[in-house]
Amino acid sequence: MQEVTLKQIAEILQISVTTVSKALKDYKDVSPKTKAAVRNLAAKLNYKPNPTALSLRNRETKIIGLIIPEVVHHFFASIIHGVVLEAENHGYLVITLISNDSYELEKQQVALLLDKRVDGILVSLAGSTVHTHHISQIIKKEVPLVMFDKISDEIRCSQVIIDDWQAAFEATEKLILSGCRKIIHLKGPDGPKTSLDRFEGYKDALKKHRIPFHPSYVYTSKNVSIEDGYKLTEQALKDHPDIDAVFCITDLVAAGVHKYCKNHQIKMPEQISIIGFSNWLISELMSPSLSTVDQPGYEMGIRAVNLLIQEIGSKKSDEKSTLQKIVLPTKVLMRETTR
Amino acid sequence: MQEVTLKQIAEILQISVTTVSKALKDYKDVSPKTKAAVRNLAAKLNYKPNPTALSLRNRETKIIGLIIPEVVHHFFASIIHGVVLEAENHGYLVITLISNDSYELEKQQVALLLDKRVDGILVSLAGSTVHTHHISQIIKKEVPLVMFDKISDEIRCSQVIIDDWQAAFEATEKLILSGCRKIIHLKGPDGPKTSLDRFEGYKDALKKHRIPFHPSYVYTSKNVSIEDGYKLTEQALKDHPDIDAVFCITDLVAAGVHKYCKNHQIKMPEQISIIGFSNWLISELMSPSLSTVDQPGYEMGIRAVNLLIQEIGSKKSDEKSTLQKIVLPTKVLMRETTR
DNA sequence: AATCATTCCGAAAACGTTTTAGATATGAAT
DNA sequence: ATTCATATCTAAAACGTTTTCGGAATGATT
Repeated sequence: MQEVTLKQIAEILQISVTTVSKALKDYKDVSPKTKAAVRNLAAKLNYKPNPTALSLRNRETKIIGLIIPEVVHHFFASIIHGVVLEAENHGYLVITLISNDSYELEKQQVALLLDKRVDGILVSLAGSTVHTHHISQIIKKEVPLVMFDKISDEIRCSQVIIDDWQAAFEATEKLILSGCRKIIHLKGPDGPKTSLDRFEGYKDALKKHRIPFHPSYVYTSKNVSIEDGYKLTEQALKDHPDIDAVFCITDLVAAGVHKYCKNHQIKMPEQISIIGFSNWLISELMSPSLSTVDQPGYEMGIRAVNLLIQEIGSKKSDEKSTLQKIVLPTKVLMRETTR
Repeated sequence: MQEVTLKQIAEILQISVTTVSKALKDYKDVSPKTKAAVRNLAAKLNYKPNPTALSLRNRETKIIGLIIPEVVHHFFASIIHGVVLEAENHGYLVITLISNDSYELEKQQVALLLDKRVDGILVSLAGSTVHTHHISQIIKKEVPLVMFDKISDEIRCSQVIIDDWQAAFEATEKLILSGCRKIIHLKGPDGPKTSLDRFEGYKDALKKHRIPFHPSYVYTSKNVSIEDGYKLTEQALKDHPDIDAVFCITDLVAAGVHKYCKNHQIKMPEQISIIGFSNWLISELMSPSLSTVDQPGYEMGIRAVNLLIQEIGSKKSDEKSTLQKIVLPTKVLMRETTR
């Protein structure tokens, strides 16, 4: 089944390809009669311009690339949803790539998208990404770039993020205001900025309320998993039997804490309060339901695409685009694991 | 920043574009000397063939389209993961589209992918899809097509599915064997085949064990949501206070049942056993943990891509591809909501 | 010296589109 | 009759590749 081309239409109508093209694009130097003839035939044959040919000529693919660290993940799945939907609304399609939190994969995938000549790229960094040279490549090639959530400050580009510091600060403060004093923090690996910012927020909340910060109250979850949460809770309770709260880098880790407490008859929130992060679906369904920080993934996706499309636009019209930084509000959801 | 082209290399080396192309593709009618020169320069300039030009010439985009009904969903997120990964391994990129369970959107998206001239399409139908004319369009245009999970038997194409009947049969039988007799089924909407098959499996398990089937024991969840699960449980208990088990179309609905039971001090599994479907992350984390049917999304994605790429291959070499139907095994996971 | 094979190269066509820069014809104004 | 404006069309180039075909040069064989 051959696709219909301008050439075929031209042959049938015994006119030139040029005229056919112009007729369809409503050029004024085509007679109304030919225009009508061309359009009728085009409609009848269901002519659709070949996007590859258009790409070659216009030097644009109408495709944007999206690189995320994970996909089986409430937050990132929401991001995909927002991105794909909003891109579609603007006539763009989205190629999604999953770095699986691997620096090496992420590098390859950036190269893949660049080679594919996508019109713009959306990136959220892998947890293990330390160098950002591959990201600067995107900028160097003058491909529009927007980073979201897991960003790097070394890269000059528009960003869509939440204020991780603020969110962590508020979450920690809520714990303090509810009476907790010995608050453990299960932090993420040292690479990601989100992880560091949340850690800082935790420390600053303590400072504000004149609660001494103990480095020994902080544990690092390498895999950011349920298992990590479980094991670190065990360790933390061994080190400090009198702790009264845990603030976690993410709900998954918090779920591990939750599980440990349940298995060991530690009452939540009476003995230990827990706050997670991201508002995974699971957090609402656990019992007692997990307090957490709501992180608007869907909206983040939409905003990121809009920023990107804006940049693509200003690149086309040769304007200089102004770098923007959108900080989306978060909300601490106090559910049943906090007092 | 201009991308490097064959022409540029040719000009620098003062040879023809043809020779450059041939040198890079190791044609034998290029002298070793020129070959070396071309290759060195190409490497130095980091030449990468323009994929759009290649697409135009080869009539292939190296892109496959994926249409799924939802994305913020453990099963479908796993599918994406499998699809994207396996496609990447075979040199294909994936454009993902989300129908949001809407027939209209799905139609548009099929047209979008067809217009974009993707090399193949992977579809899981929207819940509201009744007519499959848009899907037959794919076949009519001779674009390779593989359907997975939510398929339609009206379409002649390769398929990757689980045996929903079998899975539901086993799940129901496990309930029966554990002593349950008054088993409610919270089914999905009537459109999707998966939904109907699970219903049949439920009925046939009852029949095998000579338990009379009561239509009044079956409730339809329109939105397949937690809320539906909650409300339908309330209704079911009002209608039949003596029920001892619930088999649900999916874990989300089961989570609603779970919640209702918890709120009303109904003991699981002592008073009511529950089995869900799909093995969402939440099922493992609820307490008591939810028994469910494990549905291998990741593997399904991988298998579907492989089937598709196989078809793309046989289309290119003009062979007729044989339609395949892969039925992936499922496993009933008996956790804490069953005896 | 003529023929042949071999080696190396490049022109041209093709993929499907858009746009620039003419070409041709008609009629009107000088 | 010449010039000019207008209307309608098309050839050609361009985007970046690949491949077919033929040409030119070289050296070997008759």
